[in-house]
Amino acid sequence: MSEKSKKPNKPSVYKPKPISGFPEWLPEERLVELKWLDHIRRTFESYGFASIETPSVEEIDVLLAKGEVDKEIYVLERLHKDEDDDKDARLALHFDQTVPFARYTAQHFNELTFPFKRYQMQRVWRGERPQLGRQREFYQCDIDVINIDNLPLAFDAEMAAVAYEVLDGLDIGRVQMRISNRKILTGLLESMDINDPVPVTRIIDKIEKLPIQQIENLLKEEKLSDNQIADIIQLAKTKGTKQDLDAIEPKNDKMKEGLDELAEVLDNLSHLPSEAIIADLSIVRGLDYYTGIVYETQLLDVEQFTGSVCSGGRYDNLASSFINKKLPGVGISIGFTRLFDVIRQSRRDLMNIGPKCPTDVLVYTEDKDLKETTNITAQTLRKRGFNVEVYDTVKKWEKHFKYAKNKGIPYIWYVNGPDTHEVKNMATDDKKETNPNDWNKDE
RNA sequence: GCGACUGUAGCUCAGCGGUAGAGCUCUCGGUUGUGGUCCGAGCGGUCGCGGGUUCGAACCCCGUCAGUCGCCCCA
Repeated sequence: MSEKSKKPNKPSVYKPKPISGFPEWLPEERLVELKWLDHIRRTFESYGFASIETPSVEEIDVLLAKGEVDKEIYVLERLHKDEDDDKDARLALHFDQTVPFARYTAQHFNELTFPFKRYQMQRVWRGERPQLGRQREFYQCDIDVINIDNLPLAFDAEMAAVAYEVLDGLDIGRVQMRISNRKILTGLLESMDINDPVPVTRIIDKIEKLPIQQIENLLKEEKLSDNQIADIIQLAKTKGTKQDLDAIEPKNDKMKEGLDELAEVLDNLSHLPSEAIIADLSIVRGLDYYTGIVYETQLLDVEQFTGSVCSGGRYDNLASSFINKKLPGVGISIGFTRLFDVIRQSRRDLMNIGPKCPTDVLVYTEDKDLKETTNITAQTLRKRGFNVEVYDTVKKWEKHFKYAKNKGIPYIWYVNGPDTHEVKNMATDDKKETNPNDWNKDE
């Protein structure tokens, strides 16, 4: 111990540790992430959704407008805050984009055209315990529509159609969206004189995770009779097509309304593959602001993760917390980071990891006197739309080659003389003479 | 917030009371000489942190912090 302390004083290094739940990717992964985000943006815009961004922070009172306090919210505070800062409105990082969107719509009500269709792709923050598919900082890609007074059910169908098209287009295996309508279960519960549907809802939500016996026991703890439990479970196990819904006997108007709405939405999605979107009455969602149609989406080809990568629903009253108008909305949110990270860790083969940089061509010369020609060549190629790096002339010849190989750069461009150029295709090993004005990538 | 497990080199890990190790990466040299190979050398570690037991702790004990996985909840 004493001998070690005699060591010459070394510069002290702070060893950084990863911050759990705040992910970061390597360049080759980030390139895939950007490709996915571009695809999502293009698809959203192809349906006419307009982009907006809202600040990362909202007043805490806005975030809690729907009385949902059990979410872990990160509060924003200055390190050197003034004595009288307590008077200021307290700010917090937003934990989703739906509540800020409702606030935005209410606040800019006069300047917006309705039905207002927007998409939003931003980071959100939740102070929960991280695990596979659950981060504390993550991207959500949301589309929502809000209208005045009434919002046609066609939009509920469109949300599902857009989300399915996005996910299907990412080439990450089979994706299945499951749809229900909250009115069906709450209608049934109301017919049983159960006023607070939340406890039962939470239990039904687990119907696929737990054995049916355990579900029954949990429902018994809610003081339900055996008959009631049987009815609830039978309903919740209903799964399939529109025809499977027809067999259900509505117990009251609300339940009938829910079933009719769900059938209409499914009708509106008949152009999609039959396995893509199914009815599943066990889908109820935890969030309390949903009032009608609800969605959840599973990756069927990723066994390690069964959670939903894309969820949402209809909310009739969310914006009315911020403005004295009736502004029903419906929206869906792709848990982008969840989706990306789950695939990254569990099905890397589906990611198509490519190069570590966007470079098309690495320009290199062995002859220091040709530096100017090298730079002009690179410039010419860049103007023609190629991504070009210049590798400095170094002692060890093969270093540039290893560099291109390791980074996945597809072409090396050799400047051999003022007008003598050669290009090597790294994939085929072919090398041929060319010039910067006419060269093109091999097909 | 609760439970289980894990913290050793930049990365993956071995060592589990007796001088801190390997592979990969990285740097340098040689070989090859239109190159992706091979060989050699080098750099790199308060063994998460703090206390205790011991002649002696990376190793045993206690605490603490961090991470991973479950639960809760959710994208």
